[in-house]
Amino acid sequence: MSPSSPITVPLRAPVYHILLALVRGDLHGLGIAEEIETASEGAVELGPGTLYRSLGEMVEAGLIRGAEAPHGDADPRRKYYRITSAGKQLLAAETARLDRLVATAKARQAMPEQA
Amino acid sequence: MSPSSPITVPLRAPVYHILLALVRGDLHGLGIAEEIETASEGAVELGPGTLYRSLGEMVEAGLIRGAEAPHGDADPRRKYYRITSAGKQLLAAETARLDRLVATAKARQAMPEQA
DNA sequence: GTAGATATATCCAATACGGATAATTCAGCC
DNA sequence: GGCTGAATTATCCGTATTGGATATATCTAC
Repeated sequence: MSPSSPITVPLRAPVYHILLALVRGDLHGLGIAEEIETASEGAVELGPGTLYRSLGEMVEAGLIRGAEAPHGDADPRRKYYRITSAGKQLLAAETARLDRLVATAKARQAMPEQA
Repeated sequence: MSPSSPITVPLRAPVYHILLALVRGDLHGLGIAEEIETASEGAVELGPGTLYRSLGEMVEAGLIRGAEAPHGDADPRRKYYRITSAGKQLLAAETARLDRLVATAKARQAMPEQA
């Protein structure tokens, strides 16, 4: 195991979105990219370079792992991925960080001005 | 005006944090960097390169503008910045995007599993 | 006035990203 | 059965973005 380059909070956007896509269930590479673009209403796009590079790094870091294809999918080209417990932990940590950030932003924007 | 390179949602992290720091009130360059590091509990750091480059781009884009030094500060080295209404709008838009993202993340993490 | 800290600014190397391209396999069609 | 185009993974490369090193000037403390 022993990840060569540890992935830590704050997560880079592609890593966070990939984890978020996989928490719903196993997906293959392009399926992940589609899910991200759909869920973000087109705001977040993932080029193939970033996609497959990120997937490799995340496997290496133990955040995700390869998984068997779901029943009914016989296309051997597709490589499915599953989030690990370490990945879930990291996802939760980053979500908590973003949650605090958004809470701060809302509070500050609510205040008209504070010198 | 006419910004040479428009800054749009999703905002890059440094730009978002600078806007968030300035919404409380005017600050000078290093004061912004300190405020960001303090508010994020050390999670977000801003090197001088990114700091001054971002400030220049944001002035160019009309998100912030130079401001007079606050009463009691006579150090002419310090250049203060103030958020503009365009900056506030963009901050609100990005905050809304992050808010939706966090809401999605929370909802998915709450579900034990959904094939 | 000297020394060290503060502040802005620029430059450069390292990192991250997205698009182009390649190779393989699938599905549809003639 | 072979052909064509789409789908899928993967790698490569140019560009964008970041952070650190450095330079310059000015402040504060002694």
